[in-house]
Amino acid sequence: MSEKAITVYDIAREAGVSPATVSRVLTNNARVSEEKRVRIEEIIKKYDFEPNGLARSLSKQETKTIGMMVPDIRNPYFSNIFIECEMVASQYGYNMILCNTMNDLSSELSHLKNLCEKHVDAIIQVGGNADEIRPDEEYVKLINKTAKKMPVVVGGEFPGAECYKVYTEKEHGMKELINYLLSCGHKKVNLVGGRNTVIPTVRKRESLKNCLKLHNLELADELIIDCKYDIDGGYAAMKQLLSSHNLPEVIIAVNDQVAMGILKACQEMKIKIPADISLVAYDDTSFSEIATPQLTSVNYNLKMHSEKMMKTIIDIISGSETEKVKSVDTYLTIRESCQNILV
Amino acid sequence: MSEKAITVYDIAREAGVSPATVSRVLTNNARVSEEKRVRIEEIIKKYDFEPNGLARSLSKQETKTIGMMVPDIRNPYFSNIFIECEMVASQYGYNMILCNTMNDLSSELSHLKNLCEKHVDAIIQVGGNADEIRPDEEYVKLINKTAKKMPVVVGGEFPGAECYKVYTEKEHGMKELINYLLSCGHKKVNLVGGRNTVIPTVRKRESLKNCLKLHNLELADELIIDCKYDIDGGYAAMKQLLSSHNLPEVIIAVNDQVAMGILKACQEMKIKIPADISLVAYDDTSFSEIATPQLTSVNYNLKMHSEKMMKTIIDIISGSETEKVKSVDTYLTIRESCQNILV
DNA sequence: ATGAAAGCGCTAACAC
DNA sequence: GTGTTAGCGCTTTCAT
Repeated sequence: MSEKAITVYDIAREAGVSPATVSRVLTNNARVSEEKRVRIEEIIKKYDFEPNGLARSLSKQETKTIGMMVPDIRNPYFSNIFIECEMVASQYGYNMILCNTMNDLSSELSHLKNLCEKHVDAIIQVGGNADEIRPDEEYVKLINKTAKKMPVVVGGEFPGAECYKVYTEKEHGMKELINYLLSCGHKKVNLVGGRNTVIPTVRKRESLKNCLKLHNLELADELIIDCKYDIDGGYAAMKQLLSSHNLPEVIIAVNDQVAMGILKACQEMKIKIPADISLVAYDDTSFSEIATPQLTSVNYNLKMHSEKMMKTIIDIISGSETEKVKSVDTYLTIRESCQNILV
Repeated sequence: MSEKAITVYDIAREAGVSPATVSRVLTNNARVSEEKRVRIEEIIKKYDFEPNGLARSLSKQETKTIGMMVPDIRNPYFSNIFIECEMVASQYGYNMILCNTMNDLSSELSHLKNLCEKHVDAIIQVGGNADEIRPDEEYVKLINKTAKKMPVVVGGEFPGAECYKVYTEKEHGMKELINYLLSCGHKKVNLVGGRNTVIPTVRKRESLKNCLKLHNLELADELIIDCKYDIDGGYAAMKQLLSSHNLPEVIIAVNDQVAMGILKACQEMKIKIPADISLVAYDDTSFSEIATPQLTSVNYNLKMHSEKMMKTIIDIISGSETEKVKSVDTYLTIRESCQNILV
């Protein structure tokens, strides 16, 4: 594809200095006489020389690359996190390798091994096994082994993983949500979506029960409905809900996608949101704004979540102390999908 | 962070062979006696040894990494392309470095330089300067310099770039679209969105004029409206359109986002799609299905587009001949956003 | 089949 | 300040 690339040796020869001196002006971390520095810089410019990053990485034992694993970057939740992380990364001179596991365990395993072999400077994982109540044992072992070699930070509770964690605290947002719903005159709530093997879902369910209890309200188990985390899941769940029960009063969807599915089902059934049913979502991704009506949604504070994860990495790499476990609060974004039935 | 990593030398010593032999079983491309192979493999397993990919890359002059540059991965158009590319990449043992340029030229430049220094095995760029009628000169120079060192494939026409190109042929989809609209009884079309400096937009405009001409129809220039490529852009353009003209008959939106904005504006103005106005979009991303009504949209065939880009790279790397320029056809996906006014 | 040795291209410790 | 030299950890001729 190309002629021989030019190296520090070539530059050194032409400048009449040693490769070490060239390296010194390249890394800029040792004094070089003004005269030689200028001479070397000119030759570098002349040939448009760029040092081989691979060789540098091998020598310095750092790649300036961070690996990130997510289930599916098409999900706005993950692409938002990625963007925020990448921004911080760029700031510190890092690139991101992005791996999509598509919720496939073997893919998760192989990507992790791969990032390891590539000697990325750190690994971030969001979703997948990091959110499982009972993560795959082999995977946990691999994470722990990896975490001994490099900074690993996960965006979830990840039971059993001995690495840095930044998880989302659901309590605050849920409290805001319940207060808001009560202030709108609602008392009966359905929680739609997810399954009991996924931590964020479990936390939402627990947290909802707790918050209701504070107001002496109960959440009957049959008001909690499992479904897949996507639009189809929400659609199917809602169809079922509409056929077998009398009309729900308020529905909390486990994420924006499920809410979109619920919305779709309602439209088909000529049910008006929020006039007939109030709807609240979780995630507050771009979907919340796109939807009609715009969704009231619990915001995950992804910017802060991402920044905390990246900050953790930067801290570890720079040798600063940093807490093993951090959390990020959620909060409520009120839009149009709930009705005040008191007025 | 960790104790000294184990190397081929350690394995070699313990197995009583030379590092070369260990390397031979690692790369599996030379015969090694069954006896030693087994012995070496056992020791590798015992220590869970994994060769340092950096060292391997430096030696073999290949990183098994592909760099991808897009404006913003949160845009489903790009995340879909990324996913499809990554799938092919994984199949061939490649990872992807993802760079978001956020439509910022200096970021585009620095990311490109960076990928170069990291010695990725190939670079894919979609959007950004690759879609500009008049790309930045410095950037074109850098692309051309880069293309001499490694395979560079862009997903656009990219004037001046001397690299591999896979662009989208707008003609076919537009023909299908016009035929469909005519069959629905429509003759007057507005084209909303984009600007004349962006190639795909220009091609759509040209192509629309051409297709109409085939049916002896004209597209008056005032029926073409510029606007930003996002939801806000579509929203603003539609508000303007609704205030200054009489009601449009059919609107073609330059992409799904703009269509979403148009939809939003219509809802606010109590204008029914498709009853009052028919709407067609471009991109056919997940937005098209999410929207209410679901959007009839011209599909870009992103899977094929991505596969052609990846195939180009694989071909070049494996030394096969491959065409410098390829194209992908578009086609129409009919959903609910157009009304047949003949019935 | 296998080992010795020379790279790959850079950085950093050491000596002057 | 600057050059010498020894890595970083793997692959790959070239002998044998």
